[in-house]
Amino acid sequence: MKNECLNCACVMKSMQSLKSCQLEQLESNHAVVQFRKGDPIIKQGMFSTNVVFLKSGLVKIHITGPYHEQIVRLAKAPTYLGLPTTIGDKINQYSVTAVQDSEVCFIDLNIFKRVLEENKDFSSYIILELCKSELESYRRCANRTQKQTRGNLADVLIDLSENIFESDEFVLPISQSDIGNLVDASRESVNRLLSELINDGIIRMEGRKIEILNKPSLQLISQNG
Amino acid sequence: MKNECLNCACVMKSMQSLKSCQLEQLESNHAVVQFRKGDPIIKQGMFSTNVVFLKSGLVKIHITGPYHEQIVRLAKAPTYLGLPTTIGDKINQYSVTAVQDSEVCFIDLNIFKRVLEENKDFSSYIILELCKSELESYRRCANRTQKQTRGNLADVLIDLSENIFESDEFVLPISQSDIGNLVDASRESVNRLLSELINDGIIRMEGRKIEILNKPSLQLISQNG
DNA sequence: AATATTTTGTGATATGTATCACTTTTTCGA
DNA sequence: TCGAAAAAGTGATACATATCACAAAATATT
Repeated sequence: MKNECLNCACVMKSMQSLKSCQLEQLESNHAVVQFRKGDPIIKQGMFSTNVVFLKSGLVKIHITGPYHEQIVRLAKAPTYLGLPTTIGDKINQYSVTAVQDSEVCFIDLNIFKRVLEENKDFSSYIILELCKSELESYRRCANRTQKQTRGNLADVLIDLSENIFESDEFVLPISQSDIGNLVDASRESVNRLLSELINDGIIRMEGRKIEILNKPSLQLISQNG
Repeated sequence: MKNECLNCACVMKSMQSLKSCQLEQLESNHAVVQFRKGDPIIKQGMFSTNVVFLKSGLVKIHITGPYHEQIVRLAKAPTYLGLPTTIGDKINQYSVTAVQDSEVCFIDLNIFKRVLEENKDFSSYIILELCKSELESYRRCANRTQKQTRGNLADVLIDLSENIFESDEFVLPISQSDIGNLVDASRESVNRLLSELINDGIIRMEGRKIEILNKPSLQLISQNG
């Protein structure tokens, strides 16, 4: 168990800026938990006393909107989950659910805060992450509201291909109904638009397996709606 | 000039946690500038080397989307502006424009960062602000995409009344076209919906002066679309 | 293996809102 | 204070997408 954190991406990502005594604090106050596909990791409305770090796997971040639950984005390991919700509010302000089997590290919030206070570099790093993340959420929202469904769907496919799976061929990790939710459209619309993409020879689908045949076209759709 | 910062909301908001030597650092590296209604304060795409604090006035935060400029939100003094854009990226990721005459304090980024590193409480405070702000942006986006225009318009009116002007009677600080932009609708739709609200006796309008006559109804519209 | 449940596919119809076109009113600058 | 520009008001029409309804396929569950 000793020094397990040393090789954890959670610490690696913070530029190796933690001192060994701080590492030890983390060591003795964390817990690694396995989650199966579909399992809730963070539940909106629940009390939160841990910082959550996704070591491996893929999750969806979703929030209760005025009418229905909405998927904000997908997040892949390694990354912090619910940092803002943990530090900003004792009650979780959104939910996180595994969409693939995942490994998650829970770190005691007080310990995390102490390390944050003791280590300038670490806190600078966290501030930077939070800033980036907020900018990203602005950008994401502007896209979501301005583009129409076709463009947003193209974006999701490109995101899955380039950022999440890093391949032109991948298995959709979520249902068409979830995709609809993610692009603010009905499940039926998503289905119809996917059919269109297949007909136009831009993608190929076999069950949930997708292959992007014509990425330039897809990027064009992403840009021009 | 000496100790002017001491009474500035910028410092006050951070829980009086700054030491006098840190205060002096801020004193000698800030500049207060007046902006007139309509003046740009931060311009997306420009190099940024200052933390910006809005001392008085009202501004709109807007971002370049895939098709058009989009107003993200209105912000009233006292508040930091572009904290994420300043710390997270050397290039401004969004614009800020005064919608009322405003007074703005520019603080040198390096000094600000140094104070941030030297002062745990101050950096905790900033982290907390960033977390809250990100949560707020998630919530805001969910509303924006799920509600239809009627509900979003009601939200804007309620926000103006309760948070910005703290009165049932106020003068619209932005044009109907800007309101449309803020609620992802066309100027014409906003106009028609405002007319409806007037006809239903929920608001009264005289030029840009608005009086909310029936807030419960407005809240109902906000909730039920 | 058999059955229940979820997911996917597809037509027909309804609807909220954009767009266009034009007028009137208000605001701003010389 | 007068003319130009911006903002506001309003009808007619177009269109993207929701909703409903139902069938087929794929996945869980016992």
